[in-house]
Amino acid sequence: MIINTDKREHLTDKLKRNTPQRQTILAELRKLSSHPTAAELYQVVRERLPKISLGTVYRNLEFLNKNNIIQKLERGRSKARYDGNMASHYHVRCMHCGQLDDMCESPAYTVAATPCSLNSYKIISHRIEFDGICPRCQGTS
Amino acid sequence: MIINTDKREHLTDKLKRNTPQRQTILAELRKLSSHPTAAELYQVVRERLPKISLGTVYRNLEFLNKNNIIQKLERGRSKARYDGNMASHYHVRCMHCGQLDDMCESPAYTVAATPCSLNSYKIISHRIEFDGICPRCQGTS
DNA sequence: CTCATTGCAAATGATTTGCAAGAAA
DNA sequence: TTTCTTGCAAATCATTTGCAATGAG
Repeated sequence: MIINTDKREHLTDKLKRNTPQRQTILAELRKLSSHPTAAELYQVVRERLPKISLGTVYRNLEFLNKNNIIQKLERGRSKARYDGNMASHYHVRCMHCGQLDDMCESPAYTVAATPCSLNSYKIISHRIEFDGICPRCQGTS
Repeated sequence: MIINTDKREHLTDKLKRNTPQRQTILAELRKLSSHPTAAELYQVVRERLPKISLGTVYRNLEFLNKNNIIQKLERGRSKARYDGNMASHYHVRCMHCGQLDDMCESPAYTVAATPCSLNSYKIISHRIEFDGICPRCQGTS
């Protein structure tokens, strides 16, 4: 899986280089449905590129996120998780173990994202996040 | 402003001690509408309790948040911000400077917080967050 | 008395960054 | 070439934590 030319034309950053590291990181992330952390993805990518460094994984995930090729999902100071699926969908995070899953169905919702009258913010986007307990942790509690 | 007895009965933690530090931190936070960071609140509280330490501010904010007396608002690895207003309302964060404001009107919404069919999460809560550009930064860009 | 809490300072830990060498374009 | 990227290691920095002393109940 390679970043196609069409996609590149939409990059906000200046066009950058398509290294094997970048290609592999994106390809492996897209194969995973587990929303891995940078360190988890690093382990996977290392099987293909044993010499890659964790810093490179971080730098590329940052690059891909900034260019809207992947999603970075962060909650507080816990490890960020990454999602190669850019289709609009929501996530649930387990309050016990930190696992992150997709919501199977988008909830019915309407958000009136109109700027507030007292402060004139320009609203760019919004996000709905769920907190809950994953099946595995429900037994443990 | 003191944590009243009724509130305390709802604490999930064992009943704890009501120190001047804890009282002052809560009182000062409630006076502020600026959603201060721990460090900012520390500066304010220091005018009343010059000997207080930043660690104590962190510990008490954590305690108050865990007991649902205040809200901790965190986005990624940026500094967390705290809100003494527990009434249900949403927030906008400025993507440029990190400022955090209340949304004046709750957006119309309905969220079907039903557990996903593929994974049986127990949904505890959900949260809607807005990203935008604050008035001050709109000129700067 | 007890033990939760404090002040202080050191530790944490995910992420970022500086730098010289390497490799896309 | 040019300059973006990489690997490595050290630096960041908000937050947390260990510990002995304090103080609330």
